[in-house]
Amino acid sequence: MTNKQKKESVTISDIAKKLNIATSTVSRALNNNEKISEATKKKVQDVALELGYEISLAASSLVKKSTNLIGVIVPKVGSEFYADVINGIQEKAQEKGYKVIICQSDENVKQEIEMTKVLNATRVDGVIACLSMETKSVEHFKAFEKNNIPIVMFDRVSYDINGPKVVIDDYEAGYVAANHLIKIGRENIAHLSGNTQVKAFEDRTHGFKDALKEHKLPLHPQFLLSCDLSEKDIRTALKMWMNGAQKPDAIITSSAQSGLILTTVLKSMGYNIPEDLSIITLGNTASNEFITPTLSAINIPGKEIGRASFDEIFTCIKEGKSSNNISVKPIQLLIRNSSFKA
Amino acid sequence: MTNKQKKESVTISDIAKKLNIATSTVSRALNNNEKISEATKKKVQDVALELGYEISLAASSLVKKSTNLIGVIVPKVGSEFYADVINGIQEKAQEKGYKVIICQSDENVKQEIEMTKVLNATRVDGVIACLSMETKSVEHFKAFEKNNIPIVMFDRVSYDINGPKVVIDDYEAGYVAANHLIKIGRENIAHLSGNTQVKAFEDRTHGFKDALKEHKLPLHPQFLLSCDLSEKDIRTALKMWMNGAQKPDAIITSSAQSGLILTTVLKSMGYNIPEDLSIITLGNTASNEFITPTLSAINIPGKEIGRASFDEIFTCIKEGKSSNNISVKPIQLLIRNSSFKA
DNA sequence: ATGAAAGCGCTAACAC
DNA sequence: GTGTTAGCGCTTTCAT
Repeated sequence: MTNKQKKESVTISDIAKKLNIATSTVSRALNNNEKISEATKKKVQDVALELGYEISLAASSLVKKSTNLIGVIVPKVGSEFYADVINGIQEKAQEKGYKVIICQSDENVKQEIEMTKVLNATRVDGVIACLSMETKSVEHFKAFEKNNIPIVMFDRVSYDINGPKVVIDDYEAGYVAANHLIKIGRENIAHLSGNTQVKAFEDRTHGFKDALKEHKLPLHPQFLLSCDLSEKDIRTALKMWMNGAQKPDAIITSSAQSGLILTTVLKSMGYNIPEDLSIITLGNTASNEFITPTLSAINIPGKEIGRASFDEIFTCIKEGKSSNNISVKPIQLLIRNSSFKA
Repeated sequence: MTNKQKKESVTISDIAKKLNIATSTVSRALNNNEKISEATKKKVQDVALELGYEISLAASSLVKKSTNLIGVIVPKVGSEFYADVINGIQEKAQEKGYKVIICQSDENVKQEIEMTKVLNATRVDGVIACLSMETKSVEHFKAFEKNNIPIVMFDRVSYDINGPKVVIDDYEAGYVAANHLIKIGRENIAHLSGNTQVKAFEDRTHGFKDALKEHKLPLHPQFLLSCDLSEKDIRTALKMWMNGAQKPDAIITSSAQSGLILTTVLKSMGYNIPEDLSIITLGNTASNEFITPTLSAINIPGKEIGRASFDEIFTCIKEGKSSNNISVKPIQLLIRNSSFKA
């Protein structure tokens, strides 16, 4: 193993020496302090530029006890929904002069725990997080509290953690989706749910069940399946359902991504959509419009959730204390070809 | 405006006081230093846990001059390709005990400049970056050099910046795509390119042109279009092409995302693919398989590029100096229905 | 095996 | 308007 080099960075004392002034003057000049003469400011800025000076966040945040950094933990950066959320956060953050650092748990608790450690160690001013599908205990989030780092959770949240939440009405999402399918005449509706230990998925399931109950439709027990929505799980579910005595005539799936796979597999099995089955996805994605048939969806407003999450964390930081606000963002039923009335 | 609170975090001196020992002992115990007795280590670790202690990266990196952080700058986190790259980086980073912080330029130079500042200020141990579509001057990346932060660039790179590069052979990508279309009998091939001030796009265009030349096919000047591949640009291009005297019978587009839009617009204009035109995208995405017709593509191995990029940055960090390695990753022609031989 | 002290780069009183 | 000094939380000689 080779040596870790010491990195010689340019510091304010380099600037100070070159100009033969005090480091505090340099610091003030760089921070545009009003008591520093324009002449000095100019000199300092010029030398800073010349030397390629960049502030050390480590040093300055050590004394200021604030990093102007917001940490974001999402399961997958590549998913359209999380990408939207990130964009919403970044848009607002920029407005307010905050920088955003993004971490990915990859739907993996171990990784999520790592990320909480990094963000803690970095002493970000605030955290915005969405739980991984695997996350059961939320102990690792408690460290933020101890370090007085406020945290807002969105989408897949835990009420065991203090702080604002930004969510949709997941019960409503499940209800509206089921209701729509019932209205177009479907009677044997299956629900491919994410892990129901996650509250969001549990709530959707609830809404789904209640819609059936209200319309006095049967809930075939095997038609309510909690899984991790992987391609493998989807294939297994489909095999079971479509080979059973009672086939579903509609499927609600709890992620946009799974809808695409579902449709592709079903088509390859020889089924026609929406003639044989209707499909609707909880969560929307651009590909829902590209696939044949286009896929109906419940839209979850990612960007808006991102913006709201930043607003919440910003308030916490400014007030120096967490609220327990729960902000519920509106969903939207998007009817496309996969659930057209026959 | 309200007050910025001081955040009282738990420090090693809290632990030291509680145990009535020196902070240096605590530090050693926490770092598992061999000279510390097991008894002391245990005591320290217990109290650390009890108090919810988390190291301050700011403080420790200040003295160690190393953060164990890798900064990544990508244009869009939501794009499948960049998400793959990020996953590749993270996989390797985890292996080696590095943490990754992800920044998004949003294809925007101003934002990109901001990100370089953040990463500089954070004194990450290394940077992995892909230029935004807008980036012309790369002056803002020079600061990394001055701070002795190594940087590897991938995909859209600039050779004005020192350091390793991880790329594909873009010339080949353009060539192979064109060649494939020629082989299936296409003669009026259009190329919707990204901004050709970006070397990758320029190279692809070169490969495209050379393939035509080699087969003595005409290049209609209006069929080579450099734009930012937005939906608006695509519609404009299509309007121009399809209303012209000479219509293209094939289109190569320089991003996966644009292929989906292209296809959708073309279909809505009443054209049949691949009967009227063939399409191939430079870069692949899962949706290329969902859309009808499925879209041929040149696959660019994102995850592999990510892994290689981390390997390169890791070497730089360990050796304490940048190489100028250029690592070229293999591409792959994926023939799907949009370019099937008629 | 542990402690004392210096110092990383910066900011914030407090002087003048 | 600028300098002096202390100190943020940590690691690292150098002692013992």
